Amino acid sequence: MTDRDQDTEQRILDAAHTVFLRRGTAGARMQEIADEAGVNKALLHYYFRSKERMAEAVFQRAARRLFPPVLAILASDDAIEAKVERTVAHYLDTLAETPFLPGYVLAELQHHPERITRTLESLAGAPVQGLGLRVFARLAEQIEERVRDGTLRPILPDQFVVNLLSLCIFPFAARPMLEVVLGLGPDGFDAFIRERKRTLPGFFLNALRP
Amino acid sequence: MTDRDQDTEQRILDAAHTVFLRRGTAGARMQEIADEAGVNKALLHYYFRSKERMAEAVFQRAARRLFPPVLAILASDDAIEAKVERTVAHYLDTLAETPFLPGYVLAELQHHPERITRTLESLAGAPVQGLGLRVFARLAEQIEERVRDGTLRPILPDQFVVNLLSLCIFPFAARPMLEVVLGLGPDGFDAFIRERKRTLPGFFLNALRP
DNA sequence: ACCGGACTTTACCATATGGTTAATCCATCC
DNA sequence: GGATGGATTAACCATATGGTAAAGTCCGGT
Repeated sequence: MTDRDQDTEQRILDAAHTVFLRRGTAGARMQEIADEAGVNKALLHYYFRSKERMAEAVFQRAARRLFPPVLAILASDDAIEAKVERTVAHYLDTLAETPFLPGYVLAELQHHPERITRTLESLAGAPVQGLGLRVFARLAEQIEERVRDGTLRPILPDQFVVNLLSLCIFPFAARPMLEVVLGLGPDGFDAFIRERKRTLPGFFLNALRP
Repeated sequence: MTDRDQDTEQRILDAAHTVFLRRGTAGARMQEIADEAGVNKALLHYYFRSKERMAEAVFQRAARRLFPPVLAILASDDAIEAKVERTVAHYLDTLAETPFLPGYVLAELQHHPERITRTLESLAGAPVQGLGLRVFARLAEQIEERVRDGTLRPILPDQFVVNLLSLCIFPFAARPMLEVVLGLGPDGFDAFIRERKRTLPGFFLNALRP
């Protein structure tokens, strides 16, 4: 593989990413991807045998952007407060730049649940059995500890994680509606997210106060 | 229109609902809808001129199930605590029965943002300008009041609503992934939601404690 | 200069898909 | 019982779409 190959394959993957995120997998057209990449449609099939495989590649890449960083944060040895703040900061920063990502990934999860296991194992490099338990083991310990101390309200680790992800990801998935319902003009959503970045960690941590 | 018409049109709409939610709008096939309804494909076009119009009808119906009840709760004169509890109870109960609904609506919002205004106005029966402000006016008053009392942590009404919706809706949109990551067996998700119904109001209200 | 192989394009194919048409069915009315 | 008209179907149509074959094109090695 020469440099040019890498470039082209990468350009195609980028184009596919753009189009799949914009239209969804079923709504994406190979021709539109080719146009977006500035190449011929047949070239897509040269690098990725079929739309199906291309969809898989794009999904993995999208999932890799969405989840691993946060799992790393949650599995780290940081204190709970730091984990919450870092997670919020990471999501609100990165998602502000790729607005379609959450909606795309959620839609794919519903339409191709069979991909989930494969993708997660590829991301984690390990079988998926009890993946959550292992990743969140440290978090669970911390929660238990702090509950014993009386410095944390009891909460199941699962609910902790889902609450945190919900508050970070959902606003982006619902963005088009929020813009209308909340009457946000241009930059209105950005301002909303900035405000959120400022207040969400406090909100979340306050909820965990005993 | 005879009874039979109503029945058939309704059956087709139900079938369309099922298929659109299962596959997404772009992935849905008219033939599959016809099969699901047990009628000929041409009959779909007899009642709904085109796939586009059928999609619109299904989306409106889905949006009508998802939003108005909660807007009514939030706009009511109930105390804040009651609003939170009623919202959580309503969402976790109704969404447990229609698992694809949130994902479908969120995906449609992204792919057809032009529909949002039209749909919201049709649901509200009023122009969309400042819709949020009007609906949440009572809520905003209550928050302000309680903050003055010192019985509530300051929070912007927009953030209040988005936080609440996030916590209620997101878990269903992310359900397929949560089932894998959290290692939920059959009924595992239901149990997760039951636990959530029990603890989420406390979590949310605790976050608002001053 | 020419060879081989990777890369890229042109032209094409088979099928899926949304949509239409014309005929048929069937309840209702006279 | 036949006419009427909406409901329903079978058979089609035009096009979009994913995919393929074959013919270049480019480039490094000899």
